[in-house]
Amino acid sequence: MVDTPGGESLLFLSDEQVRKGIEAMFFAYRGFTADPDRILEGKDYGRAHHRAIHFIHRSPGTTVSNLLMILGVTKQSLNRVLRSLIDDGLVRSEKGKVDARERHLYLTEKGQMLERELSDAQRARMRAAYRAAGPAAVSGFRQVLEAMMDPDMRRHFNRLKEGG
Amino acid sequence: MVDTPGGESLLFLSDEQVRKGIEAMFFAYRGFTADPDRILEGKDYGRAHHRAIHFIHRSPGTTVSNLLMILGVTKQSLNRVLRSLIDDGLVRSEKGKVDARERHLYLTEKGQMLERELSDAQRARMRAAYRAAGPAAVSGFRQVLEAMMDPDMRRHFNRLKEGG
DNA sequence: TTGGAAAGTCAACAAGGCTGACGTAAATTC
DNA sequence: GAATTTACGTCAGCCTTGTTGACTTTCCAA
Repeated sequence: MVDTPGGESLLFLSDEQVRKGIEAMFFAYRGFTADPDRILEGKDYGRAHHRAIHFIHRSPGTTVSNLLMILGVTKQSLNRVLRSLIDDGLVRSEKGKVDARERHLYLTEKGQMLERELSDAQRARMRAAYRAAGPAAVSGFRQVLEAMMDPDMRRHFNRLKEGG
Repeated sequence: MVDTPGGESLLFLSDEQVRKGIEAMFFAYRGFTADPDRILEGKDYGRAHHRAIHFIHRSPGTTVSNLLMILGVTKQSLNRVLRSLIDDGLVRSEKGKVDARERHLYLTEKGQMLERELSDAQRARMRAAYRAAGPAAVSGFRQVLEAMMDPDMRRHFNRLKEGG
Protein backbone atom coordinates (compact mmCIF):
# COMPACT_ATOMS: atom_id res chain seq x y z
CA MET A 1 0.00 0.00 0.00
CA VAL A 2 1.21 3.46 -0.85
CA ASP A 3 -0.04 6.90 0.01
CA THR A 4 -0.27 9.10 -3.02
CA PRO A 5 0.26 12.86 -2.95
CA GLY A 6 -3.48 13.30 -3.06
CA GLY A 7 -3.81 11.32 0.15
CA GLU A 8 -5.46 8.39 -1.57
CA SER A 9 -4.39 5.00 -0.42
CA LEU A 10 -3.54 2.75 -3.33
CA LEU A 11 -3.75 -0.97 -3.04
CA PHE A 12 -1.48 -2.82 -5.38
CA LEU A 13 -3.67 -5.76 -6.00
CA SER A 14 -2.38 -8.08 -8.64
CA ASP A 15 -4.85 -9.97 -10.74
CA GLU A 16 -3.53 -13.05 -9.03
CA GLN A 17 -4.38 -11.72 -5.60
CA VAL A 18 -7.86 -10.82 -6.71
CA ARG A 19 -8.31 -14.21 -8.32
CA LYS A 20 -7.38 -15.87 -5.08
CA GLY A 21 -10.10 -13.85 -3.40
CA ILE A 22 -12.59 -15.06 -5.98
CA GLU A 23 -11.60 -18.65 -5.41
CA ALA A 24 -11.75 -18.17 -1.66
CA MET A 25 -15.35 -17.01 -2.03
CA PHE A 26 -16.17 -20.05 -4.11
CA PHE A 27 -14.67 -22.62 -1.77
CA ALA A 28 -15.84 -20.88 1.39
CA TYR A 29 -19.41 -20.68 0.16
CA ARG A 30 -19.37 -24.42 -0.32
CA GLY A 31 -18.41 -24.87 3.31
CA PHE A 32 -20.94 -22.26 4.33
CA THR A 33 -23.84 -24.24 2.87
CA ALA A 34 -22.49 -27.73 3.51
CA ASP A 35 -23.86 -28.31 7.01
CA PRO A 36 -27.44 -27.14 6.41
CA ASP A 37 -27.49 -29.04 3.12
CA ARG A 38 -26.52 -32.20 4.95
CA ILE A 39 -29.24 -31.70 7.54
CA LEU A 40 -31.88 -31.00 4.91
CA GLU A 41 -31.16 -33.96 2.70
CA GLY A 42 -33.63 -36.66 3.58
CA LYS A 43 -36.00 -34.11 5.07
CA ASP A 44 -37.66 -33.29 1.72
CA TYR A 45 -36.38 -29.73 1.88
CA GLY A 46 -33.55 -27.93 0.16
CA ARG A 47 -31.54 -24.75 0.25
CA ALA A 48 -34.48 -22.71 -0.94
CA HIS A 49 -36.50 -23.78 2.09
CA HIS A 50 -33.60 -22.95 4.35
CA ARG A 51 -33.38 -19.44 2.98
CA ALA A 52 -37.09 -18.83 3.46
CA ILE A 53 -36.97 -20.19 6.99
CA HIS A 54 -33.96 -18.08 7.82
CA PHE A 55 -35.46 -14.79 6.75
CA ILE A 56 -38.87 -15.50 8.23
CA HIS A 57 -37.17 -16.26 11.51
CA ARG A 58 -35.18 -13.09 11.17
CA SER A 59 -38.16 -10.88 10.41
CA PRO A 60 -41.26 -12.50 11.86
CA GLY A 61 -44.39 -11.17 10.22
CA THR A 62 -42.59 -10.24 7.03
CA THR A 63 -44.72 -10.17 3.91
CA VAL A 64 -44.40 -12.31 0.84
CA SER A 65 -43.31 -9.41 -1.33
CA ASN A 66 -40.68 -8.37 1.15
CA LEU A 67 -39.34 -11.90 1.13
CA LEU A 68 -39.39 -11.83 -2.65
CA MET A 69 -37.15 -8.80 -2.72
CA ILE A 70 -34.73 -10.22 -0.21
CA LEU A 71 -34.47 -13.62 -1.84
CA GLY A 72 -34.44 -12.30 -5.38
CA VAL A 73 -36.61 -15.03 -6.89
CA THR A 74 -39.97 -15.02 -8.61
CA LYS A 75 -43.16 -15.36 -6.62
CA GLN A 76 -43.93 -18.63 -8.36
CA SER A 77 -40.65 -20.03 -7.19
CA LEU A 78 -41.06 -18.75 -3.65
CA ASN A 79 -44.67 -19.86 -3.56
CA ARG A 80 -43.75 -23.46 -4.21
CA VAL A 81 -41.37 -23.36 -1.26
CA LEU A 82 -43.76 -21.55 1.06
CA ARG A 83 -46.60 -23.86 0.05
CA SER A 84 -44.76 -26.92 1.33
CA LEU A 85 -43.59 -25.18 4.48
CA ILE A 86 -47.12 -24.03 5.26
CA ASP A 87 -48.69 -27.39 4.43
CA ASP A 88 -46.17 -29.13 6.64
CA GLY A 89 -46.90 -26.76 9.49
CA LEU A 90 -43.52 -25.06 9.67
CA VAL A 91 -44.75 -21.65 8.58
CA ARG A 92 -47.96 -19.81 9.42
CA SER A 93 -49.39 -17.30 6.94
CA GLU A 94 -51.64 -14.62 8.39
CA LYS A 95 -53.83 -12.26 6.48
CA GLY A 96 -52.72 -8.69 7.17
CA LYS A 97 -54.86 -6.61 9.51
CA VAL A 98 -54.09 -3.21 8.11
CA ASP A 99 -53.79 -4.44 4.54
CA ALA A 100 -55.62 -7.70 4.12
CA ARG A 101 -54.01 -8.43 0.77
CA GLU A 102 -50.71 -8.99 2.44
CA ARG A 103 -49.74 -12.24 4.08
CA HIS A 104 -47.57 -12.06 7.15
CA LEU A 105 -45.31 -15.02 7.67
CA TYR A 106 -44.27 -16.58 10.96
CA LEU A 107 -42.46 -19.73 11.97
CA THR A 108 -44.52 -22.18 13.98
CA GLU A 109 -43.00 -24.07 16.90
CA LYS A 110 -42.08 -26.83 14.50
CA GLY A 111 -40.58 -24.31 12.10
CA GLN A 112 -38.55 -22.78 14.87
CA MET A 113 -37.19 -26.18 15.76
CA LEU A 114 -35.89 -26.74 12.25
CA GLU A 115 -34.58 -23.19 12.08
CA ARG A 116 -32.67 -23.79 15.27
CA GLU A 117 -31.21 -27.01 14.01
CA LEU A 118 -30.06 -25.45 10.75
CA SER A 119 -28.70 -22.27 12.20
CA ASP A 120 -26.94 -24.05 15.04
CA ALA A 121 -24.93 -25.94 12.48
CA GLN A 122 -24.25 -22.95 10.30
CA ARG A 123 -23.38 -20.69 13.20
CA ALA A 124 -21.02 -23.28 14.62
CA ARG A 125 -18.97 -23.21 11.46
CA MET A 126 -19.06 -19.44 11.21
CA ARG A 127 -18.11 -19.08 14.85
CA ALA A 128 -15.23 -21.51 14.46
CA ALA A 129 -13.97 -19.57 11.46
CA TYR A 130 -14.25 -16.32 13.39
CA ARG A 131 -12.33 -17.75 16.31
CA ALA A 132 -9.64 -19.16 14.09
CA ALA A 133 -9.17 -15.90 12.24
CA GLY A 134 -9.45 -13.50 15.16
CA PRO A 135 -11.42 -10.34 15.79
CA ALA A 136 -9.53 -8.04 13.45
CA ALA A 137 -10.04 -10.49 10.62
CA VAL A 138 -13.76 -10.69 11.41
CA SER A 139 -14.14 -6.99 11.01
CA GLY A 140 -12.33 -7.02 7.69
CA PHE A 141 -14.35 -9.97 6.52
CA ARG A 142 -17.58 -8.11 7.13
CA GLN A 143 -16.33 -4.93 5.51
CA VAL A 144 -15.30 -6.65 2.30
CA LEU A 145 -18.51 -8.66 2.07
CA GLU A 146 -20.60 -5.57 2.53
CA ALA A 147 -18.65 -3.73 -0.14
CA MET A 148 -19.21 -6.63 -2.50
CA MET A 149 -23.02 -6.47 -2.33
CA ASP A 150 -25.24 -4.75 -4.84
CA PRO A 151 -26.56 -1.52 -3.32
CA ASP A 152 -30.10 -2.88 -3.12
CA MET A 153 -28.94 -5.94 -1.27
CA ARG A 154 -26.81 -3.83 1.06
CA ARG A 155 -29.94 -1.90 1.93
CA HIS A 156 -31.82 -5.07 2.76
CA PHE A 157 -28.84 -6.34 4.68
CA ASN A 158 -28.62 -3.24 6.83
CA ARG A 159 -32.34 -3.17 7.43
CA LEU A 160 -32.34 -6.56 9.07
CA LYS A 161 -32.48 -6.38 12.82
CA GLU A 162 -29.21 -4.95 14.10
CA GLY A 163 -26.99 -6.66 16.59
CA GLY A 164 -23.78 -7.33 14.71
CA MET B 1 -12.19 -9.48 23.08
CA VAL B 2 -10.50 -10.50 26.28
CA ASP B 3 -7.16 -12.08 27.01
CA THR B 4 -7.49 -14.96 29.40
CA PRO B 5 -4.76 -15.94 31.86
CA GLY B 6 -3.81 -18.79 29.57
CA GLY B 7 -3.07 -16.29 26.82
CA GLU B 8 -6.04 -17.38 24.75
CA SER B 9 -8.00 -14.65 23.11
CA LEU B 10 -11.71 -15.06 23.59
CA LEU B 11 -14.15 -13.59 21.17
CA PHE B 12 -17.51 -12.75 22.59
CA LEU B 13 -19.56 -13.33 19.54
CA SER B 14 -23.28 -13.05 20.07
CA ASP B 15 -25.57 -15.19 17.99
CA GLU B 16 -26.72 -11.97 16.41
CA GLN B 17 -23.24 -11.06 15.29
CA VAL B 18 -22.72 -14.48 13.81
CA ARG B 19 -26.09 -14.33 12.08
CA LYS B 20 -25.11 -11.05 10.49
CA GLY B 21 -22.04 -12.77 9.16
CA ILE B 22 -24.18 -15.50 7.68
CA GLU B 23 -26.43 -12.98 5.98
CA ALA B 24 -23.42 -11.04 4.74
CA MET B 25 -22.20 -14.21 3.05
CA PHE B 26 -25.59 -14.72 1.45
CA PHE B 27 -25.97 -11.23 0.06
CA ALA B 28 -22.32 -10.88 -0.92
CA TYR B 29 -22.36 -14.14 -2.83
CA ARG B 30 -25.26 -12.81 -4.85
CA GLY B 31 -23.18 -9.81 -5.82
CA PHE B 32 -20.21 -12.02 -6.44
CA THR B 33 -22.03 -14.03 -9.12
CA ALA B 34 -24.22 -11.27 -10.49
CA ASP B 35 -21.89 -9.86 -13.15
CA PRO B 36 -20.80 -13.15 -14.74
CA ASP B 37 -24.41 -14.35 -14.64
CA ARG B 38 -25.47 -11.27 -16.55
CA ILE B 39 -22.78 -11.78 -19.16
CA LEU B 40 -23.63 -15.46 -19.60
CA GLU B 41 -27.36 -15.06 -19.99
CA GLY B 42 -28.11 -15.09 -23.67
CA LYS B 43 -24.85 -16.88 -24.39
CA ASP B 44 -26.31 -20.36 -23.78
CA TYR B 45 -24.00 -20.87 -20.81
CA GLY B 46 -24.52 -20.71 -17.07
CA ARG B 47 -22.70 -20.61 -13.80
CA ALA B 48 -21.55 -24.20 -14.21
CA HIS B 49 -19.76 -23.31 -17.43
CA HIS B 50 -18.18 -20.32 -15.78
CA ARG B 51 -16.77 -22.47 -13.00
CA ALA B 52 -15.30 -24.97 -15.43
CA ILE B 53 -13.77 -22.20 -17.52
CA HIS B 54 -12.34 -20.52 -14.45
CA PHE B 55 -10.53 -23.58 -13.16
CA ILE B 56 -9.32 -24.72 -16.57
CA HIS B 57 -7.87 -21.27 -17.07
CA ARG B 58 -6.34 -21.45 -13.64
CA SER B 59 -4.78 -24.87 -14.14
CA PRO B 60 -4.25 -25.40 -17.85
CA GLY B 61 -3.86 -29.08 -18.66
CA THR B 62 -5.82 -30.17 -15.60
CA THR B 63 -7.50 -33.53 -15.87
CA VAL B 64 -11.19 -34.27 -15.75
CA SER B 65 -10.95 -36.04 -12.41
CA ASN B 66 -9.02 -33.18 -10.87
CA LEU B 67 -11.71 -30.80 -12.02
CA LEU B 68 -14.32 -33.13 -10.56
CA MET B 69 -12.72 -32.93 -7.14
CA ILE B 70 -12.39 -29.18 -7.25
CA LEU B 71 -15.93 -28.56 -8.44
CA GLY B 72 -17.50 -31.21 -6.27
CA VAL B 73 -19.99 -32.45 -8.85
CA THR B 74 -20.54 -35.78 -10.56
CA LYS B 75 -18.80 -36.63 -13.80
CA GLN B 76 -22.15 -36.79 -15.55
CA SER B 77 -22.88 -33.25 -14.52
CA LEU B 78 -19.45 -31.97 -15.45
CA ASN B 79 -19.49 -33.89 -18.69
CA ARG B 80 -22.61 -32.13 -19.88
CA VAL B 81 -20.88 -28.80 -19.32
CA LEU B 82 -17.55 -29.82 -20.83
CA ARG B 83 -19.29 -31.39 -23.80
CA SER B 84 -20.85 -28.09 -24.83
CA LEU B 85 -17.66 -26.13 -24.19
CA ILE B 86 -15.63 -28.56 -26.29
CA ASP B 87 -18.23 -28.72 -29.07
CA ASP B 88 -18.35 -24.94 -29.19
CA GLY B 89 -14.58 -24.73 -29.39
CA LEU B 90 -13.93 -23.02 -26.07
CA VAL B 91 -12.12 -25.94 -24.50
CA ARG B 92 -9.66 -28.39 -25.97
CA SER B 93 -9.37 -31.91 -24.58
CA GLU B 94 -6.08 -33.72 -25.10
CA LYS B 95 -5.32 -37.35 -24.50
CA GLY B 96 -2.57 -37.64 -21.88
CA LYS B 97 0.92 -38.57 -23.05
CA VAL B 98 2.14 -40.29 -19.95
CA ASP B 99 -1.25 -41.73 -19.04
CA ALA B 100 -3.45 -41.99 -22.09
CA ARG B 101 -6.58 -42.58 -20.04
CA GLU B 102 -6.50 -39.01 -18.80
CA ARG B 103 -7.81 -36.04 -20.72
CA HIS B 104 -6.01 -32.76 -20.25
CA LEU B 105 -8.12 -29.65 -20.60
CA TYR B 106 -7.10 -26.32 -22.07
CA LEU B 107 -8.90 -23.15 -23.04
CA THR B 108 -8.77 -22.31 -26.74
CA GLU B 109 -8.31 -18.73 -27.91
CA LYS B 110 -12.07 -18.40 -27.96
CA GLY B 111 -12.32 -19.86 -24.48
CA GLN B 112 -9.72 -17.45 -23.21
CA MET B 113 -11.70 -14.57 -24.63
CA LEU B 114 -14.80 -15.55 -22.69
CA GLU B 115 -12.75 -16.25 -19.58
CA ARG B 116 -11.29 -12.78 -19.83
CA GLU B 117 -14.67 -11.19 -20.23
CA LEU B 118 -16.11 -13.02 -17.24
CA SER B 119 -13.18 -12.57 -14.95
CA ASP B 120 -12.73 -8.92 -15.87
CA ALA B 121 -16.23 -8.29 -14.58
CA GLN B 122 -15.83 -10.38 -11.48
CA ARG B 123 -12.42 -9.02 -10.65
CA ALA B 124 -13.65 -5.48 -11.07
CA ARG B 125 -16.23 -6.00 -8.37
CA MET B 126 -13.80 -7.79 -6.09
CA ARG B 127 -11.19 -5.12 -6.60
CA ALA B 128 -13.67 -2.37 -5.88
CA ALA B 129 -14.71 -4.11 -2.68
CA TYR B 130 -11.07 -4.51 -1.69
CA ARG B 131 -10.37 -0.86 -2.31
CA ALA B 132 -13.43 0.23 -0.40
CA ALA B 133 -12.57 -1.92 2.58
CA GLY B 134 -8.83 -1.37 2.69
CA PRO B 135 -5.83 -3.67 2.92
CA ALA B 136 -6.27 -4.76 6.53
CA ALA B 137 -9.84 -5.78 5.80
CA VAL B 138 -8.71 -7.75 2.76
CA SER B 139 -6.37 -9.81 4.85
CA GLY B 140 -9.08 -10.54 7.40
CA PHE B 141 -11.53 -11.38 4.66
CA ARG B 142 -9.22 -14.00 3.26
CA GLN B 143 -8.43 -15.45 6.66
CA VAL B 144 -12.07 -15.94 7.62
CA LEU B 145 -12.98 -17.43 4.25
CA GLU B 146 -10.13 -19.88 4.44
CA ALA B 147 -11.14 -20.92 7.95
CA MET B 148 -14.68 -21.49 6.73
CA MET B 149 -13.70 -24.05 4.07
CA ASP B 150 -13.85 -27.78 4.50
CA PRO B 151 -10.31 -29.12 4.92
CA ASP B 152 -10.39 -30.85 1.55
CA MET B 153 -11.40 -27.67 -0.18
CA ARG B 154 -8.74 -25.71 1.69
CA ARG B 155 -6.20 -28.13 0.32
CA HIS B 156 -7.40 -27.58 -3.23
CA PHE B 157 -7.51 -23.85 -2.64
CA ASN B 158 -3.93 -23.73 -1.45
CA ARG B 159 -2.72 -25.91 -4.27
CA LEU B 160 -3.90 -23.51 -6.93
CA LYS B 161 -1.12 -21.39 -8.32
CA GLU B 162 0.10 -19.03 -5.62
CA GLY B 163 0.24 -15.30 -5.98
CA GLY B 164 -2.10 -13.96 -3.35
C1' DT C 1 -66.67 2.21 -8.75
C1' DT C 2 -62.98 1.15 -10.97
C1' DG C 3 -57.94 0.61 -11.60
C1' DG C 4 -54.08 -1.41 -9.90
C1' DA C 5 -51.40 -3.79 -6.33
C1' DA C 6 -50.68 -8.13 -3.59
C1' DA C 7 -51.08 -12.64 -3.56
C1' DG C 8 -52.04 -17.34 -5.20
C1' DT C 9 -52.12 -20.78 -8.71
C1' DC C 10 -51.69 -23.53 -13.12
C1' DA C 11 -48.82 -24.98 -16.86
C1' DA C 12 -44.70 -25.51 -19.20
C1' DC C 13 -39.94 -25.29 -19.50
C1' DA C 14 -34.66 -25.08 -18.54
C1' DA C 15 -30.37 -25.42 -15.93
C1' DG C 16 -27.88 -28.13 -13.34
C1' DG C 17 -27.62 -31.14 -9.73
C1' DC C 18 -28.21 -36.48 -8.75
C1' DT C 19 -28.16 -42.02 -9.28
C1' DG C 20 -27.57 -46.19 -11.82
C1' DA C 21 -25.96 -48.76 -15.59
C1' DC C 22 -22.98 -49.67 -19.21
C1' DG C 23 -18.93 -49.31 -22.52
C1' DT C 24 -14.12 -48.57 -23.78
C1' DA C 25 -9.40 -47.87 -23.52
C1' DA C 26 -5.39 -47.90 -20.93
C1' DA C 27 -2.75 -48.88 -16.94
C1' DT C 28 -1.69 -51.84 -13.20
C1' DT C 29 -1.50 -56.00 -10.65
C1' DC C 30 -1.34 -60.73 -10.11
C1' DG D 1 -0.70 -62.88 -20.34
C1' DA D 2 -5.00 -62.49 -17.88
C1' DA D 3 -7.65 -60.12 -14.64
C1' DT D 4 -8.63 -56.04 -12.36
C1' DT D 5 -8.76 -51.23 -11.70
C1' DT D 6 -8.81 -46.53 -13.31
C1' DA D 7 -10.27 -42.56 -16.20
C1' DC D 8 -13.43 -41.15 -19.04
C1' DG D 9 -17.79 -40.91 -21.78
C1' DT D 10 -22.58 -41.58 -22.28
C1' DC D 11 -27.58 -43.03 -21.94
C1' DA D 12 -31.70 -42.70 -19.24
C1' DG D 13 -34.35 -40.88 -15.74
C1' DC D 14 -35.17 -38.21 -11.71
C1' DC D 15 -35.25 -33.91 -8.47
C1' DT D 16 -34.80 -29.09 -7.03
C1' DT D 17 -35.13 -24.67 -8.05
C1' DG D 18 -35.09 -21.27 -11.05
C1' DT D 19 -37.75 -19.03 -15.21
C1' DT D 20 -42.27 -17.00 -18.30
C1' DG D 21 -46.86 -16.39 -19.19
C1' DA D 22 -51.60 -16.35 -18.18
C1' DC D 23 -55.29 -16.02 -15.14
C1' DT D 24 -58.02 -15.31 -10.71
C1' DT D 25 -59.15 -13.43 -6.29
C1' DT D 26 -58.91 -10.08 -2.99
C1' DC D 27 -58.79 -5.64 -1.57
C1' DC D 28 -57.00 -0.74 -1.15
C1' DA D 29 -57.31 3.83 -2.79
C1' DA D 30 -58.24 7.41 -6.03
